[in-house]
Amino acid sequence: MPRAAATKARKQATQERSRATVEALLAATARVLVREGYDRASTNKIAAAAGVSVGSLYQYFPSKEALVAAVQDRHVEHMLSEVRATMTQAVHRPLPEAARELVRVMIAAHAVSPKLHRVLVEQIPRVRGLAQIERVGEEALSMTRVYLGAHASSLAVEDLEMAAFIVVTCVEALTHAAVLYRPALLGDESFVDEVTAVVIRYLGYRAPEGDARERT
Amino acid sequence: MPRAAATKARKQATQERSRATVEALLAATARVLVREGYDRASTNKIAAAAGVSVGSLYQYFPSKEALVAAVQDRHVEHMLSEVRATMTQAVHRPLPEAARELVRVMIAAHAVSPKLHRVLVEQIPRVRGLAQIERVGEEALSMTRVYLGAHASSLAVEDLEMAAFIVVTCVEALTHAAVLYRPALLGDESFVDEVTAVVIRYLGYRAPEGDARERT
Amino acid sequence: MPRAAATKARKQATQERSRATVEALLAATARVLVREGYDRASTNKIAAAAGVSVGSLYQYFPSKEALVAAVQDRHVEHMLSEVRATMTQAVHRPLPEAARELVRVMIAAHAVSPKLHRVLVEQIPRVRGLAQIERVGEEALSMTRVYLGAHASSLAVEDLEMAAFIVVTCVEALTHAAVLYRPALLGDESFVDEVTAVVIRYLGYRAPEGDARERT
Amino acid sequence: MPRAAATKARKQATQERSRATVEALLAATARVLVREGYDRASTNKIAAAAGVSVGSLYQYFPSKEALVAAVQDRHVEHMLSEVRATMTQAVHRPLPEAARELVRVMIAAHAVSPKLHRVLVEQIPRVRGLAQIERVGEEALSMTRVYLGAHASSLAVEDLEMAAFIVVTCVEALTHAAVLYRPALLGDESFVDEVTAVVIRYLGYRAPEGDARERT
DNA sequence: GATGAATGAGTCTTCATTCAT
DNA sequence: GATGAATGAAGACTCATTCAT
Repeated sequence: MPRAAATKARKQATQERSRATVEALLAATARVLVREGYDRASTNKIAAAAGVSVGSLYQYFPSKEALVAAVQDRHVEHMLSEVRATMTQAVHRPLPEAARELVRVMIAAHAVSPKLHRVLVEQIPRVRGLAQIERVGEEALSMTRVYLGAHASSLAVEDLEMAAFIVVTCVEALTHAAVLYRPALLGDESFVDEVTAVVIRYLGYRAPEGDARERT
Repeated sequence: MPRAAATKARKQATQERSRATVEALLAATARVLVREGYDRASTNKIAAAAGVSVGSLYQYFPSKEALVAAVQDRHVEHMLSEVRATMTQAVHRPLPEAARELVRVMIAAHAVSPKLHRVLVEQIPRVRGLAQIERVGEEALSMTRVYLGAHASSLAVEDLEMAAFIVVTCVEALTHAAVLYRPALLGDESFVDEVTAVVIRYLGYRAPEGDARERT
Repeated sequence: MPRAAATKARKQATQERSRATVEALLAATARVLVREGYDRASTNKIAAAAGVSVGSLYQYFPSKEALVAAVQDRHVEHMLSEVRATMTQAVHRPLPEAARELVRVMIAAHAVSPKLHRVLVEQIPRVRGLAQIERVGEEALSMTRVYLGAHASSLAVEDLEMAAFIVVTCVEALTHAAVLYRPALLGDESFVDEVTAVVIRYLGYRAPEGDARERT
Repeated sequence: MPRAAATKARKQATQERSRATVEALLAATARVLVREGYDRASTNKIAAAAGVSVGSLYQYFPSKEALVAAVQDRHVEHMLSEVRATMTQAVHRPLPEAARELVRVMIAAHAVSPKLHRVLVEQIPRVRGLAQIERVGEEALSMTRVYLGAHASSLAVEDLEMAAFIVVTCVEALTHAAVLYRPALLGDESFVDEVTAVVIRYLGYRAPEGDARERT
């Protein structure tokens, strides 16, 4: 079936080309967003930066908003994949290690594309609210909830739901603040120590008998 | 001196009229900002909402940005007046009380005009950066720094600068998050307890001998 | 009649005050026109420059146009008074002297307020056409016509109407061009010589018998 | 090569469409300028007059000024093409003929689009100064300078620079004045005679021996 | 008459989106 | 599907003019 093969090959080629165009558009959008900010990022500029015509842009995205949303989703997905991978493993670790993992992964997640992240956080809320970006926090929240439920006996907090909210909010905020306003802290291991300490101490963790580690 | 009186009266009348216009514009801006968001808040809409002509708007504010900035300044000033009043008194209290004060005042500050606050925080960065809004955090930070310096001996942290950053960021974030996403928590006294606990435990506070207060 | 006197005095005082206001407005308009150009000369600016309120401006002039027109008229009147004074005397002089007078007075007329003149010539035509400014030329034209009529016998031109048009247009243009583009020429006596020569030679003037002066 | 042909054809079609739009805009601008004057010629009006949207106007011209400037350039170019063609040939002719050529070409140049010329001269200085319009005079001036240099021996003037300035200014002014205020003169051959006479007599031209032409 | 705050029509300009080719 | 010229609604801002005080 050479014909069918040819057709298929062509279709694939076409699909690949489409994917490449979409890819170029997303990348260009991120670039323009970082370079110019949301207000000055016009669809024409983005199309030009992607080496594509405006018409093509609208072939793949029904509106500027949709385009930016796609960039945002993608960024969040990147961050989430960081978070998920690490946290599913942390469930079985003792609190000190798990907390440290949480802190580390939050920092890592925020470090994915700091500049894009900043634009997305500072300027895009208008487009869809912070809902998407907050999915990272939600994800962390739900995994933390699970963790606390499983380790409740060794913790000194009563309202686990609230405890989870507090832990995640603090870690997220500290990470976020560090990324945006104290970038120097990001490489500072003592910063990780301190944030971890916030969590451990708040949760009133007591090392189980025979576990000599910890009390800071 | 009827003449002088008349003159002054007229001037006052005039000044009051101007002030009323400015007032109406600021209020309308806040309202429109909340209702429509920054992008859709056009100067014409704002003027209309203020019951004033565009011309008048531009008589008092050289640009849309300037108008929004004025609203922002004013909002921050409101928040700051809350913060300052309480915190200057807290310096001489023991940590549990001082921490509780800090938490309460941050909640109070964020509750000034929550919806406006949200818009201002989420959408206005483009206008002037977060600099103004952050003044609240800065203020709290500097007062916290002072407090920690004065009470260092009864605390278990070493880097006071970092400790202050962490404490303020956490309290700010928790307050902020509560205002924006868990409004129910704001009336919940146990929320205050928990946030206070984050601070006290993180700072490793030990009640002085014979002080029976406090649950940690 | 002290009362009447008083009333009249007041009226005069008032009239004088009005005149002073009008004067201040005209002067301010000229100043602002020179400083800012027609487009940027707003009525508010002019009123401010005159130390008067916009309202008062409109008390005396029904529109911006009217105000500018008044300035223009006044400027033209200044120029015309220069022209008339000199030219009425020149009618009885022989051509070489009369021509020189014409040239001199045109230069003098254009030198009245060169900067204002420039603005008036370059930017104001929109307001009323060049009609007013051209009155200077018209005046010169009519006096020249008279002169040529009286001295026709000693001249080598036939169509006196056309000759007058040509003479005045040339002198006006040369003066004008010198004022606007070759200011250095204005003090240059040889420039006067040359312009005078244009006139004399064109008119084919022959010195009457026994008159030894001239042939340049 | 049907593909290449198609591509090229499309490109051409597109280019032609653009060119047509630009052309329509320039023509409309000239029309509106003549009909309404610079101040009342808004970009929206011009676009409408061109049967094009404002957006298209701004696609090709970054501002109203740029658009008017383009019209001006074009007009000047038309005038210049008249001037250059004729004057390069006149250099080798004796003065009477050359002067007549100069006069004729200046009249022709000013007659290109008299109404547009008037608006351009009277109202546009604000846009770019008279620099562009004056290029016509400059061109004539420089060619006249050359001519006078080449024929100095048969002329009775000393300062060739000044003589050129005077000749060109007079011819320009007379032409200009005729176009604007005495249109009837334009068809009148005796007007050409007179203007030519101004030049010839001023320059003190003496016909070479055996040359019987000329009336001065 | 004076004042200057208020007015609002109208200007230039941008940019997301459409559509003929 | 791609192209990019064309569209036009909408926005920020100005300024001659009015009018309540």
